[in-house]
Amino acid sequence: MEQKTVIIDTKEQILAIGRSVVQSQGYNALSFRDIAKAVGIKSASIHYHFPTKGDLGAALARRYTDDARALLDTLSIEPADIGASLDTYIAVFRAALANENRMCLCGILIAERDELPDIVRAEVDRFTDVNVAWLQTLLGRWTPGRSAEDLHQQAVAIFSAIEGAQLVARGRADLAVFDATIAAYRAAGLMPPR
Amino acid sequence: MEQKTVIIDTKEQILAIGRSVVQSQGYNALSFRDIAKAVGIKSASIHYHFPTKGDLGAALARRYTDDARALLDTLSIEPADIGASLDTYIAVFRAALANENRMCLCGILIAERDELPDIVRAEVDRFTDVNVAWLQTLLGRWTPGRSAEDLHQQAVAIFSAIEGAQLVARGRADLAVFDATIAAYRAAGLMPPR
DNA sequence: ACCTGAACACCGTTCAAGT
DNA sequence: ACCTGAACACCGTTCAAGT
Repeated sequence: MEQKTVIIDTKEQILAIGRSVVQSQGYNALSFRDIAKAVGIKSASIHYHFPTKGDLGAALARRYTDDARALLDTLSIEPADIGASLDTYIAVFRAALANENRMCLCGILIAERDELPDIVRAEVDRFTDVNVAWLQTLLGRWTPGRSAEDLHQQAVAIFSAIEGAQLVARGRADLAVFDATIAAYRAAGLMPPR
Repeated sequence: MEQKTVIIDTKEQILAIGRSVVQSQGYNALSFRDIAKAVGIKSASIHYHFPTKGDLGAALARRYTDDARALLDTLSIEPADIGASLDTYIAVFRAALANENRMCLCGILIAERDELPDIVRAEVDRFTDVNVAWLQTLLGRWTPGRSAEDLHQQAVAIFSAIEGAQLVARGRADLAVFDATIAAYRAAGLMPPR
């Protein structure tokens, strides 16, 4: 039998560990020394791959946004599929909580906004843009004939509501709170039904 | 004319500066050395008033929640006043953003949850409890006859949605985003109209 | 009762040096 | 190309010492 050996290079290891740390503890908790220990190199070596902590933070947000966009691209926005697509979308936020009560990487970074280097902030903004744009497209198919501005505002509202649901449910460390809140949003008509 | 001299004791100064720092930069950015510089004492002296950073964080969250509760107590929950009271409630979250793009102290602390000492976490939980309880009472008056659980879930949903609106608007550093999102929540019927 | 100076183990960052 | 050791100025914390 063939033995498969997965070799992950150092830079990818740093990104993987960094993502996990930020999603559970935030940007400030990201420690070059801790990452170095986990990877098995010295903290000074991290700077070879990411010159500053800001560079690492920006790389994490960029990768996170790119992954999100790749997922969104796989979701159908045909009217008949909108309920299911939105379900999948919400399931991503739910999965973060299910994974040791983690948060959306960019949601937690928004909270830390004032401490972030500009380069990180710019990448975090892009995450919001990508999400809102996708939701806006979805809403346009769901209820055609509305103005772009109208659709945009509802898209921002849905994104905000989901981020808030994740934040508060995380505070409770209770997935049921997230589920009940999403159900309440749907019952109110804030977002398309399943 | 009489000269009024306001003397604020050291402990109160520490709390005032600490609140401001946490609301704009979070718990991690709270630095004993920076506070000491602002107050005009040495960092070791802060430990006399608050033995650990956790004690200071918990005191900040406790004070913040107490202030919130005091405000909520002044708001009428009579059916005729519900729109206005909710307006005032939302205005508090808006005011934080208007104040140099600050956040709800407990909202930002929830995001940092995993880094918080237990003593801080407990106080943050209390803030959510106080807010949800008030909203639940309000909803009970607005639409009588619903089950407590039903009311509770909608109260959590409204609190989550408002926290999320504040978080995302902060990310955009744009009060108009907050206002439009709240308007969208109201239009959807998630919360009572003005 | 309140404050200080000095020490401790942490942090990101820099840089000359190694292979 | 990738890593290291040592130094730097930061951090919260402790504690003996001051008034």
